[in-house]
Amino acid sequence: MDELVEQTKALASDVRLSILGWLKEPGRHFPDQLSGDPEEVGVCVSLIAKKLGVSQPTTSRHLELLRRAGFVKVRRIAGWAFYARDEAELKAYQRRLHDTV
Amino acid sequence: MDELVEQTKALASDVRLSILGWLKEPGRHFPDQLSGDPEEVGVCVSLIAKKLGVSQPTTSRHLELLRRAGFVKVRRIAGWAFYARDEAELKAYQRRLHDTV
DNA sequence: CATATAATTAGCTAATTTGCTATATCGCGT
DNA sequence: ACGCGATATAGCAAATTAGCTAATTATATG
Repeated sequence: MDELVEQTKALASDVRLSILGWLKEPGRHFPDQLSGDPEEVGVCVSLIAKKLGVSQPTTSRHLELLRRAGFVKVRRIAGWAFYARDEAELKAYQRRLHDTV
Repeated sequence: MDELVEQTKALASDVRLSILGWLKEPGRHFPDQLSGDPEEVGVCVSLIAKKLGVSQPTTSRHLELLRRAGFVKVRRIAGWAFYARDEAELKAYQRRLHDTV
């Protein structure tokens, strides 16, 4: 149950819901990523920060929260950190939420 | 989206998840309610407070939060306030969450 | 090796949340 | 009208969260 609360907290934020929404179609929402195909590797922090309109460190913390909750995974290449959804975990969460509440 | 965040915040609490869980089987979890059948009218605040182990005012606030989120409805009879799940709204929320995240 | 770029971590402030106690309010019975 | 029981509201303190800037780490490049 504790884990479920932590995951729910991770979703209880407009900023983080936006991020997860955008990452459903990374190519559409981040077409100007030069360092790699968003659909393939994920989206880097700076682009998400820019789209959110908040600072890059703040964005980094939101992403870390989502990662600890299991909803996104990171792939580090060179200096970049590319974030992508973890669809399996998102599904698992919704199933567990459905069973609990 | 804003409404979705508010509802998610309402769920992001161990106390409130416990309440919603108990209210799935009110008769089982609150068998000693004298003032009315839990399955019929809902569960009164004091019994929930006692089971939670927090004060009555604190419980009242959690319930008000859940009510504003739409997840429970109140039925006031005499001096009591009986709380019960709003299954339709809970379903609707999960559907909307599924569509968004 | 120095610089530049990307991200994270630290450290701070302001706002929100959660608990409590004390104080209303509301309906019923005497 | 008065008092009693059940809730709700007010007001306060502690903890958590979200934002920022500044500093650190890591990697590539001149």
